[in-house]
Amino acid sequence: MDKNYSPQRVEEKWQNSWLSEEYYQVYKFKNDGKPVFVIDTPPPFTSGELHMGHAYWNILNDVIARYKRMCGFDVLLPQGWDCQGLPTELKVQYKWKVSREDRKFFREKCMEWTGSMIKSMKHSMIRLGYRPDWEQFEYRTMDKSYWKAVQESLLLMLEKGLIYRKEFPVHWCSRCGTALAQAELGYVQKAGRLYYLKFRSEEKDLEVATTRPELLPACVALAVSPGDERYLDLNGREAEVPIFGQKVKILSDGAVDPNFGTGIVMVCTYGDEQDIKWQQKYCLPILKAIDEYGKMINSGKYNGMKAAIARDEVVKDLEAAGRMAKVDQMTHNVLTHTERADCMTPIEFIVKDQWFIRTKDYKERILEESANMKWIPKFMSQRLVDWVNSIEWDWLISRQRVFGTPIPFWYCKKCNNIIPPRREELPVDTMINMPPMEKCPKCGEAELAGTTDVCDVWVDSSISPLIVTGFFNDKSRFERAYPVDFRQQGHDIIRTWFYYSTFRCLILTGKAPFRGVLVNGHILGPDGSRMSKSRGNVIMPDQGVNEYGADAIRQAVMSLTIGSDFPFKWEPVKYGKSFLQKVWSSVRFAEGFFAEPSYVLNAEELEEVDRWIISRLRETVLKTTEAMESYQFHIAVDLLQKFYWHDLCDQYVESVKPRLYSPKTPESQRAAKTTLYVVIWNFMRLLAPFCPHIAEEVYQNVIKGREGIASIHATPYPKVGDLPEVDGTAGCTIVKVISELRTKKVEAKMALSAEIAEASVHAEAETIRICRENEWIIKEVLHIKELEYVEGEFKAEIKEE
RNA sequence: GGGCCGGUAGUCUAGUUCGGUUAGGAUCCCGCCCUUACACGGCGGUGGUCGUCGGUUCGAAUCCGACCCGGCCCA
Repeated sequence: MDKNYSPQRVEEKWQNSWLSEEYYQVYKFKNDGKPVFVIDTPPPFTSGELHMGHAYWNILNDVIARYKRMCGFDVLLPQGWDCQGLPTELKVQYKWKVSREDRKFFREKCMEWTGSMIKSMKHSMIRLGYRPDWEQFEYRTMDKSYWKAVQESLLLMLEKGLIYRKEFPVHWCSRCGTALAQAELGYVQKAGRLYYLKFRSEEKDLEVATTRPELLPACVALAVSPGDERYLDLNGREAEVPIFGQKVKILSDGAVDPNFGTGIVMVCTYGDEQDIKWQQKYCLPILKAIDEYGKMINSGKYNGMKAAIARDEVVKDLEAAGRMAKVDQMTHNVLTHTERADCMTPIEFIVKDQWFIRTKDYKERILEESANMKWIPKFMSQRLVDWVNSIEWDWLISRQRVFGTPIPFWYCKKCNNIIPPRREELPVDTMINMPPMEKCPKCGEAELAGTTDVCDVWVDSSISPLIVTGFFNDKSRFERAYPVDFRQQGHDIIRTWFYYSTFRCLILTGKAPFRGVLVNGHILGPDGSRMSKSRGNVIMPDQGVNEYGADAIRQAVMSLTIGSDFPFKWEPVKYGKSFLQKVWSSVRFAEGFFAEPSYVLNAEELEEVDRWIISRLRETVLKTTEAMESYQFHIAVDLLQKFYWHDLCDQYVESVKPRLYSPKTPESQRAAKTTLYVVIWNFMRLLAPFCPHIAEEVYQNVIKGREGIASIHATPYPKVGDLPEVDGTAGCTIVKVISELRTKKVEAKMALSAEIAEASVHAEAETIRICRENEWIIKEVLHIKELEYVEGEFKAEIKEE
């Protein structure tokens, strides 16, 4: 064995082996009747770069899967790829200069791009020691087989009456040219202006504050708060819109904030979500002022201008007409395309034909199911409750893009009836394939149309629990694997991935998809803020793997509390590396004494310090198992590091060296060797889920010849019942005395190998009795010639030669 | 504005469920020691008003209340 542990040399070797046919048996989901353990893990978006956040949950899943396999479970650890999305389209469009017009070619280029992104991310995952069942359960949402499953799921939902098509104001990104889901939006604080406009009502001016005067042509009403004493007489009257001249009603509605602006708000179709509610509530007319390119329409001379330019023009004209009372500077929150894209374009509301899934009716049911799941940590469930309670619209699933799963329905232009494809023809693209009939079965007209719309990406990824358990193609697996044991994911996608998965799988199977949910926090940049390229605080796991090894990073991220965000620091990784070196050196030392074909503990033969370390091992097995079972990995890591470094290396190994180098009896030496072997063998198995590489290397070099099993990852997790129940109290006393004497020796600036002529131990009678019985080992370890005892308060003293 | 989480040495963190030794550990820094596994090591040391204020109690990092600061999500 080399003196220094080299992760570079060791880790890659075992990663390659684990991918080989021989070792695959360890990682293969066998469906052979053993208890099943299934993890539904996020299919990451195929950006091409594996960042520290990915690394974190890769490691988390891998640790859990390795642990559960050792506990005898038939583990199903899948890994998918969420391929289809706006970011890829934009990359292909701008970087490769490919036009969206030729949809077939464009899709092919997107697939090509995505393929290379997956390759690089997969490589980085493997370098972390992550070992899912790639062979059977690697899935890509862009594959035809996945399309088929998604379309089949939509077919089933249509049959249940949950899919409808309707004209609706949708959140629209004019830059990306597509409708967006609520989950893709965020509020961005921006500096802006608040304009006070003068409306005219019965010979009087009414001042109305708005941030968007360009929406005046779409103004359909004014509204005041019912309790606002300034405007009690306004309710029901009419007002004239400045410049544009249309007459609008004045409403009284509780949703108006009397303290904002002048307390009079203008209602436009549509400026914000409140406008949509008012339009529906008061049956107001719909005037469209902005088109899907973000340009003005139906607005006279302003037609064709971008909204922001039209705003300036309208403001000028209002001023010229004397209809502008004043302008205030303000900061406001602008609804913006923030998620899953760097777009950051303010969204508009555009009325379009869209496809929807009815979700609003299932709010209660989802909350009930969520309450039955085991949430780790528990408090995270509140985020789902808050989100579900705040849902106001059904799920808008259509996207006006190219790289996505096609919406698999035709519709009748005449009566809007939806026409599904035949199931055996899936997957379909309704722009290419013909509908299964020529005439609408409802109205008899022959005007059937397909759609270029594709599905929102969450339509794809929300069926991952069904894909991995075989709902669409393997009933026997589905019976045994569904619902999955737990869903592992980040807290940011509770409102999307978790919510949509629970809803869809519940509807499709009648049963919620998860028994439990494990929600991990975010790895932040070292400065404590979210990692982002623009901040320059991004840390890639590859850097650390090269310098410290995957096992070091694994220890570092597994010592975090599940659910909390954590600023990434290199210090814990460095500590992890030191620990690996410590493990390596100690095994190198111990291995020199292992010559027997097998080692079996004989409790009768053990000496006091042997009993002590065995009892500490028992305690460590017990507590580590408890921590693993409750997903308190940071506690398990801490227990293992402290036990091995401080109890085994600092105390036990130091106190048995004389018995190994120059034993008084062969039995004493044999007991020390056997104890050392048993502790290392058990410890390596406890460590294996966290540090699979070094555990495998040690196992293969030192242990496999005696235990026979092909890989440490196929060995059973240690059980406290396999270790003799021993009393370690006397050994503990001896260790304490040795430690105290060693400290005194170091304080006296003596080399540890130096001879001590005289030393004394002051202690109570029982301690002295134990020391007398074990005097040989104490003297040998510290090179003491004469040892005296004094009854009294515990302390140690030494005299130099 | 609402919800959730957090605030313990320069930095990070355990302990808070269920109040009770001198608040445990890591890292940084300093000192001594190359000892036949490891200097990526060993031994020791400096460093804390446990966010603030108040309350309950014989006793509070821990329980209660108010507030301050930071983060995330939502409005």
